[in-house]
Amino acid sequence: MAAGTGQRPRGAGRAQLHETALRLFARDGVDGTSLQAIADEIGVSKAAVYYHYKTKDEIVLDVLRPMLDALPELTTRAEAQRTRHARVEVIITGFVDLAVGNHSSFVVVMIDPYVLRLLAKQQPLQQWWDRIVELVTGPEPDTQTRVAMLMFIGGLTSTSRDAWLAEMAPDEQRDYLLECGRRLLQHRRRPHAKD
Amino acid sequence: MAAGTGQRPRGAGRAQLHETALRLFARDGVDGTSLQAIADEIGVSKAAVYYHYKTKDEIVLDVLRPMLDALPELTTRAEAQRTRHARVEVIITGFVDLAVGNHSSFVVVMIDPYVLRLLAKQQPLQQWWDRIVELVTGPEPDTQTRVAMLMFIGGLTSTSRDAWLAEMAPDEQRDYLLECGRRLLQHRRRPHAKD
DNA sequence: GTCTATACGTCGATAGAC
DNA sequence: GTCTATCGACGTATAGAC
Repeated sequence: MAAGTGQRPRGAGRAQLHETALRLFARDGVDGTSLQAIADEIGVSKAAVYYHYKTKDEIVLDVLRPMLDALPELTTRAEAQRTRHARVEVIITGFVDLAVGNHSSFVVVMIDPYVLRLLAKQQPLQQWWDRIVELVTGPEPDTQTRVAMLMFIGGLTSTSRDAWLAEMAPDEQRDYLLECGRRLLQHRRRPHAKD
Repeated sequence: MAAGTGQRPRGAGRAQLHETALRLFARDGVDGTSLQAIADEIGVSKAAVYYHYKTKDEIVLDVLRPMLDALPELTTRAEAQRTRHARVEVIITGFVDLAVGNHSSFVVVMIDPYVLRLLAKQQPLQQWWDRIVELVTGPEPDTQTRVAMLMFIGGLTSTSRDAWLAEMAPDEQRDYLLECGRRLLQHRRRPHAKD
């Protein structure tokens, strides 16, 4: 404890550590990011990092906390909608906003093997995924929609790590990604294909 | 060299090593897979693994070789098509077949940070990606199609690691994924949306 | 082809000075 | 809050017996 208030200080040093760790996790993977590498990037020693966090797992979880909290919140918000169309629209816009608003967190949470192993032990991530699937497909098991949902989420992680897309203005990224989500998940059958 | 023929023997031991390494790479990431872990999985010692390969990088590249060769080949095949529609169709079916036919290789090549770092040094992967983009979007820079392409490829990697989808028959996986690709990339504007 | 043994660096994590 | 110094475990990679 640095301050006498009893509150978590959340100083500038901690914020910089937070930002640096997240950036390296997204670029090199958690397994590929040593605490030494994080410390070097900031310009301090490894022990200085350990002043803020007791373990590497604690860093990972703290850095990903906002994203990990946002995902169930989004699901709950979608479940409150009455029609399937509205639920899917909330899911699409919600995921796109999460991905665009925080590329690094989204990528790390979704595809990093270290994080997947960590969460498999700690939280019922599987149940959360089942909720999403039921939201989008409805009670009857629509396989095509389920596959499209998988592709949409996975595709968002891929676009989140693309350098070319990252240069685009966030609002513009958002529009293009929303269109992709609607093509995949709000599909209406066309009269008939031309080919 | 074990055999006197001068040819690479390609024995059963090497094949098992190949399969085991690929499976662990896909599950735990390359950084998260030690040579000790591979050796333990097979039931031999670490040194036995080093009999077949001099370095870890060599294992990674050898294991991913079929996929790394298939990607430019697919691109060349697509470029031979006359219409944009046909080129995109070759890209869609080609990528789906690659992903369905070899889930693990596809995932590792596409998203593993270790592999991305390795390839960044050795091969002009960037040029290959530019060829794909031009194939799909055509000469004029169509941003929406480009984003859809990113989402399609990324989505394939995500569906490749999904356990539920993996239980499905390959032909069935193929059909659902093809439909997703067509929704994203062979999009025709609908008369107008209902809502 | 596979083994044991080992070299040498880096890992996550801790102790104690300042 | 940050440092140096250090720990034990594990990483890649090698040497040499069988």
